[in-house]
Amino acid sequence: MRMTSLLTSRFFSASTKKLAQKLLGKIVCVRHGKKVLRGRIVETEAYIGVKDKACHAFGHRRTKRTESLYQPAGFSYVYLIYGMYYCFNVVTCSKGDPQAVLIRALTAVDNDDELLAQGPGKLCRALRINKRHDQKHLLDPRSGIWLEDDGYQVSQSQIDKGPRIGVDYAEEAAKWPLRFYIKGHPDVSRSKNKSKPKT
DNA sequence: TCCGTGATTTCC
DNA sequence: GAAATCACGGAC
Repeated sequence: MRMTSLLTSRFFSASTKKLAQKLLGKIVCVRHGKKVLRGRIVETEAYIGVKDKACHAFGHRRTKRTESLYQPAGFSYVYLIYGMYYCFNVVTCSKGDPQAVLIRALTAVDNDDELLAQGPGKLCRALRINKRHDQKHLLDPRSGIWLEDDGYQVSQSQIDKGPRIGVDYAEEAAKWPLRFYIKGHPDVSRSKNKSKPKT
């Protein structure tokens, strides 16, 4: 029997960029009645706040949607994109500093699990995450959505990084290497974990 | 590669 | 009000 624990507020006392890496290997849990859906994080992106053009809270933009980003570390931020897909983020930093880590891909925790969760939209579909999981405490299972650590270790040498996906509009910020993933993992989205071969 | 799809935000 | 925008994914 594996020993699992919840993440603590102590875990979050690090930069968003650091947390994007620390979250790799951790487990996202969502309760649906008696069932709990789980997935292990294998790909993340950091959104580093008011100076990050790719971040929804760039320039202190504060709307009904981005309100969750202004919560303290450990809150969730779930929003709808392209009219069809939900994206799940973990808020970082202190209250009022709008930074977050986007969870981009999950893999099955148990070998016999079938989990289709490569990409932020698919991931939310797989765990049935939606708007009602927005602005929840991820450190408390009573929220219905939380994070766990089962001791699975991801070493620094297993982590690769690159530019974030789908943020071309963000000018210079689009090139920042704020996307982190487990090197060569089959469930990293769009097989962008392989460097593009030249012809 | 191209485009569906609709909430959110921004532009008058 | 109306128009533009968009942290995507799947069909070609």
